[in-house]
Amino acid sequence: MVALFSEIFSPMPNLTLEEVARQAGVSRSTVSRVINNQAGVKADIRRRVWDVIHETGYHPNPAARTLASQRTHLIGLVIPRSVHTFFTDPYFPRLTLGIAQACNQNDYTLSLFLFHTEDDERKLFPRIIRKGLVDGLIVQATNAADELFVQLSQAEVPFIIAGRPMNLTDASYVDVDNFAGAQNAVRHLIRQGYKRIGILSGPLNTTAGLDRYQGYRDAIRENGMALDEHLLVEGDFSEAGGYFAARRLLDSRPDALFIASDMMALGALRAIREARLSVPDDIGIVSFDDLPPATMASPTLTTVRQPIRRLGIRLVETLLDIIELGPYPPRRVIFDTELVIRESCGADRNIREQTNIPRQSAPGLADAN
Amino acid sequence: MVALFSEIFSPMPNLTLEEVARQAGVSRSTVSRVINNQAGVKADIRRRVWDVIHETGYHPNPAARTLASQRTHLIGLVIPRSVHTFFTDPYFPRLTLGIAQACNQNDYTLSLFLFHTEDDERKLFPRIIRKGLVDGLIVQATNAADELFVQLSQAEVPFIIAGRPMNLTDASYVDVDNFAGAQNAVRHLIRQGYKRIGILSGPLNTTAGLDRYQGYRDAIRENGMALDEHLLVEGDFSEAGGYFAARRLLDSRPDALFIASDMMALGALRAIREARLSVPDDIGIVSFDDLPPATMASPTLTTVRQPIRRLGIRLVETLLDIIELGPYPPRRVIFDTELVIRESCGADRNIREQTNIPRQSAPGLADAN
DNA sequence: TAGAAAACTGGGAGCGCTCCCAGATATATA
DNA sequence: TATATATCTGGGAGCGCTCCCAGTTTTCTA
Repeated sequence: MVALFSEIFSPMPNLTLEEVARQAGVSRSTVSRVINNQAGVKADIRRRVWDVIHETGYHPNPAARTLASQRTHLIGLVIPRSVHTFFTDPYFPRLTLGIAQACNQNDYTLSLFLFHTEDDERKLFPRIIRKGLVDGLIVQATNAADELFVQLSQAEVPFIIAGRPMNLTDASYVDVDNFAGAQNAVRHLIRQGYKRIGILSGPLNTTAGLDRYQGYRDAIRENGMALDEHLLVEGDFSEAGGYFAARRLLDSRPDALFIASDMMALGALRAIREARLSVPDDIGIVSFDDLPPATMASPTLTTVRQPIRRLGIRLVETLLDIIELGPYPPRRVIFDTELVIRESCGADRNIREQTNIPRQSAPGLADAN
Repeated sequence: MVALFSEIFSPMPNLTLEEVARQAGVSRSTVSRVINNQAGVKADIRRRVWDVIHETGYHPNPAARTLASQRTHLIGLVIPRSVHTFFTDPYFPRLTLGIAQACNQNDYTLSLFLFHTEDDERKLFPRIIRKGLVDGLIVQATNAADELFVQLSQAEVPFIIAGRPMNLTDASYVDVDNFAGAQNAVRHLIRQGYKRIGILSGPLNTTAGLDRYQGYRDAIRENGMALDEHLLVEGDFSEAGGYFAARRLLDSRPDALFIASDMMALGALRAIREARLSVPDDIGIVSFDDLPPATMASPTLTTVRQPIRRLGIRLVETLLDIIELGPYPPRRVIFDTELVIRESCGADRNIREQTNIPRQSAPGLADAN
């Protein structure tokens, strides 16, 4: 009863620096130095202070810290309104994972800003770019985000772009080598002997969509093959988009497809199945991403792997660097991709025919990328 | 040049309440009252102050506000380590969307705490539950999270659970009626004339897994059918898990399956296709979730729809209520589910046979739930 | 051993708000 | 018109830190 009474009527006062200092027999300043790992405190005092900190379970108050130091230790992840695939494409959860991990690693907290409606955007954006909410922002690149980037630059909020922005700006970004990845994928199809290779591209008003298209185009050309405009259909990176685009593509009778995302490949497989064609015998496929769906599809997808998690980690690290040292010179990081060969391109079959290697079954949830 | 010079050497001082007050010819307090919509300011003064605020683009400094008011206006979403499906199941992005929208709506900012490794958890958790980082937490229910809930209660951090915790605690939660949803789904299969109905359940050490199993069990029993233990295989909500579980289940020759998630249903379809059986003719299927994959599968999935986005919104609203009024009495919200009939259960076929309704094709990305 | 230099420690000011209370002004009542 | 009352406004204190500077102690040098 007494305990209960005291709990209610004399709540434990908030543990402050001052209180820790008192218990350790030193001053506020000294405890602050210890907490922040600053030099200039004798070793034994430092230890004594740490002891009290651990005993009491003291954690500094973030708001007070922020107010005094002008650093929030918060990073914002901004998904602009135009990225509607956030809720269907496994790409984003994976990217978020990498970002979240890197934040933990660096004692930063991650805030999520999803602009779902135009209203969200109008209301939220001014608040976000006002100094004092976050130390910096990671912004997903989109066709429509370029205006955001200008505003961000003007507001002098440190930020970095996930993916390459459409118009060359002074902004920093981290991206994968979409061009080389696509080129490599198409070269692989050509080596498999496919002759009439179509492309189910991403939106051509995004750099990811465009770069992958150009990689396809160059690989076709360098092999003296003809570019047939009927063999290009533009998708939107989604499964549904892949399905409808593939239905149109099939009319032009390709014998192979380069598909700009795994999700679209899933849709394409559905369309191909409905057309009673078989992969890879009637149509070879190479896609892009290497996300879990690639191993879930039947046949399993040969696909260009992006190191998505590492991309997330690097985004955070580079952003912290920008926060520390300013936005100039712009940082630009491009990750290499890797072609992962599975069943949909026919290479696996060819190898097995020659050497009798057993087919690899779909693995469980590997923790790669 | 002059402009540039002044930009660099006399940076605009941070816009503060005091400065706005000066420009409006009133005091700090009055501006504060206006900003916070408090009574006791004459209408014309109020307007004058708003004008200055808009002209200057003033936004109050969040840290100062937090320090003075002891409110951070931050909500944390915690995904415990054991939820490894976060990165593959579209459930979580959708939930996150609902939560993010509700946060925007209520002028809260959403922070994401993903515990990926045990290390993350040990390091992050004490920081999170210390008062002052967030005003409240939304925690995803898992088999292993019960200990977290106890610690959260002790730390007196307002929190709410997404899903029902395993052990009854005093905690508040928001969940869907998994039991009734599953029961309804199985009843539907029975009505379709299926006789040997198996279940591919979720993990039986989670309430979602268990409740759905019990709904299945009761529906079987109430129809005088026998429970066959060979017709139960436990999965993990993932595609891969569904695939392997279905392979085992098929040995027992069910003529229908109730599958506890859409992702597992996708895996099951893969296994069924490999076994050269057809859905719904050889095997009828009803699953759970109604996420985009349900319309992407072939055949499209009859499935129990959960109102995931509404669930996210309600989580936030209830949490804010707890922050405002305290944790007692515990709030408990249960959402109803809805059976969405598509192709995989055979009902569509039966109806068409009778009435000649054209089959509905897979819709695009509807913005439902 | 004195004096200079280096290493350490403590207190004050201030970050930009909110909240409380006292004082000023407008309005109602006798 | 004088007084009581309701309404409005301003300033002080304080939230819990960081950062700077001045003062104190220790160590080094001649």
